[in-house]
Amino acid sequence: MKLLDIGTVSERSGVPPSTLRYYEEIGLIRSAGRHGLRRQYDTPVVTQLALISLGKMAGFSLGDIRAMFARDGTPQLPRPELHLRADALDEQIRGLTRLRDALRHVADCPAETHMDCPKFRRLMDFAARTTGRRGR
Amino acid sequence: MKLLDIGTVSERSGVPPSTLRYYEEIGLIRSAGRHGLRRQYDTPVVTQLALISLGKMAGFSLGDIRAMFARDGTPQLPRPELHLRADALDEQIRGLTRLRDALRHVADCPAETHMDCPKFRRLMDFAARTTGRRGR
DNA sequence: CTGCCACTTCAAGCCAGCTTGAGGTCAAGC
DNA sequence: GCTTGACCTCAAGCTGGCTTGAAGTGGCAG
Repeated sequence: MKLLDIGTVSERSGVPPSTLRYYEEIGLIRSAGRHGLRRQYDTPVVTQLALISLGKMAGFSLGDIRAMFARDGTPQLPRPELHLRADALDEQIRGLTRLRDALRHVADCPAETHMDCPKFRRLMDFAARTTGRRGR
Repeated sequence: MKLLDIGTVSERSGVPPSTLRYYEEIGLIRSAGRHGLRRQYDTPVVTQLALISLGKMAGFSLGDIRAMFARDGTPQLPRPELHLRADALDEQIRGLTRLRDALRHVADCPAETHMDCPKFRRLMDFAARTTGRRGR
């Protein structure tokens, strides 16, 4: 199995070496060995890093993401779990879409001040409600 | 002008007093005076807090948000800025949608392991690309 | 064999956005 | 007039996700 130097992995993945070390420290990735002091990685780690990036985009924490890999780095995503995640994403997408539409509307709204715009008002009610309902 | 005690504002807005003090400290909101030691706020501050919550949902930093209010607390939203933020949301929504679809596909995919699935592969390529292109 | 320089470790630092704790004040209700 | 309890200030702490700095190591080109 061909191994990649940490510098090579960094270059190919776009992830800085410091971050790779950090990921290893928190158990998110694993190195395959050393060449002298230097970490060497199996080639699939590059793929894994892409997955990690993907997970971050989806709003998962590094801890969440860690739970999605088997010890060898291959994704172990239980199918029901995936559907749950997808549902959560749906929810998130709906919220963001609402927000985006409102933002655009406000940007183009002819009302003197934003406060005169009924859509803006409704949006704010929504914001106030979702703040009010405990988000600790 | 009727003034609200900090406790009242907290209750109505769902924002803890500690946060209200913090917001005031960073110049995000202003108190109208004191009753003894207690901060008193103008009623519109409740609306302003809803707006702040909205801004946070849209991904603005508190600093960004501060710049969106005039000194009296009324919103002064630069329209081009709003469009930019809406564009960013669009981008985020696109990514999340792609992710969700892939997630669902993978959940139902018959391939032995996720890595054998072409769709999954394509998704990862996408993730790798967007990571590689500097996101500092 | 020597020097280079990318790597190494470890601890500490940084940013945002708050929260927490200690010790103090004061308007209102009894 | 005294107690109560929500407020006050100020400093420090916390979470997540890293980065930075000092001091050390070791493979490889010359």
